[in-house]
Amino acid sequence: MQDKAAELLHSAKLRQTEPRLAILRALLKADTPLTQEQIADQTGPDAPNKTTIYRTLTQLVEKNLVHQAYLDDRTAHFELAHHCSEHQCHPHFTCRQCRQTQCLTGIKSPLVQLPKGYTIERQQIHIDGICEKCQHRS
Amino acid sequence: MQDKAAELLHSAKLRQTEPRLAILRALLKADTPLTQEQIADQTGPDAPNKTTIYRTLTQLVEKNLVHQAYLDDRTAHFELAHHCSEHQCHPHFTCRQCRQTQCLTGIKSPLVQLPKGYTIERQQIHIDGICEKCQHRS
DNA sequence: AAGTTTCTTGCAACTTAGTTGCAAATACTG
DNA sequence: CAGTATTTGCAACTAAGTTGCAAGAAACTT
Repeated sequence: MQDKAAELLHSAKLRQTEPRLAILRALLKADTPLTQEQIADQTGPDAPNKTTIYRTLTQLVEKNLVHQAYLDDRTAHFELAHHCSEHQCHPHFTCRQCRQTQCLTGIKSPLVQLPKGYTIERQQIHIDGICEKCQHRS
Repeated sequence: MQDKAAELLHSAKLRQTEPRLAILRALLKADTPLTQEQIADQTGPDAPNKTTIYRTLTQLVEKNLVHQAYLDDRTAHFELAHHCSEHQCHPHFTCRQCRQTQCLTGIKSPLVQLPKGYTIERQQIHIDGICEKCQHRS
C-alpha cells in the first residue's frame, strides 16, 4: 500500500519508470482533472518531457485507469478513473468566472436511456455556472 | 417566418450580412453540432473566411442563440440553442467507432444538485459508446 | 440619396495543444 | 551481466483557433 502509483503500473502491466510514477503521483494527489501542463508543473523541476506525458496518459487511458475529458476548452484534462463507476463518471463543475473545474464526487445521476441498438461506454455530466467563491467576490 | 436566419439576427440586434445568414442557415439545417470546418463546407464555394465564422459564432454564443461544446476532441462544436431548455442542453452521443456525434433531443435528465452557494448556467450530458450502425457492422 | 460613422470582413501572421520520427537511454529477461 | 524490447527526449511538425489591420459594407443622419 506504500506506493499506489507503482501498484497501478503493475496492474496495467506497464514498466516501472520514473516518468510514469511521477505522472501517476500527480494524478493521485490531485482532486481535479489535470492538463498536461499542470502535470508537468506538479512533477517539479525535472518533470518528464511533454511528449512522454502525453504518451503515458494515452496508455493509461487505454488501460482504463485514467479518464480523459474535454471540459470547457480545447485542452484535454486527465484524472484517475477510481472515483467513477462502470458507465458513469462523477459530474464536473466549471466556474464561468474563475475558470476552475472541480469534481462533484459522490453525486450521481441516472443514466440516460439510449435509443435501441446503442450501447453506452460512459456518461459524463458537465455543469457550468458560478462557484461559491466567485459568487461572494462580486 | 420565411427567413428564420434573418429573424434570429434581428433578435440578437446584429447587422444583416451574408456571412452571418449563411452560418445561421447551416446551423438551422443541421441536426448535429457542427465544427467551423463543417459550417464552411455547408455554406458552399464562397463560404465565409474561417476568421469570420469563428467571430460570428462567438457573437451568437454571447447572445445565447448558439451553444458551444467540446465533445470528443479538441474541436469546438456549435449548435443552435433552440432545442435546449433554460439550464439544460439535450444529451449528446458520440460513437467510439465512427466518431459521429448525434443529439438526443427530447431526452432530459434531472439537474444535478449543486453544493450550497453554487449557481448553474447549463448542464450538459455527453455519452459515448457504440451506435446502432457500428454495432451491426461488426 | 450622399456623406458619415460604426461595424464587419478577409488576409496574413501568429499562438497553443498535441503529434511524429528518430536516435539515445533504460527496464526487464535469461 | 549481456541482449532485447520498450521508453524517453528532442526537434520539427500539424491543426484549431486568434489577432492586428486595412478595406468593405450596413445603417444612421441629414
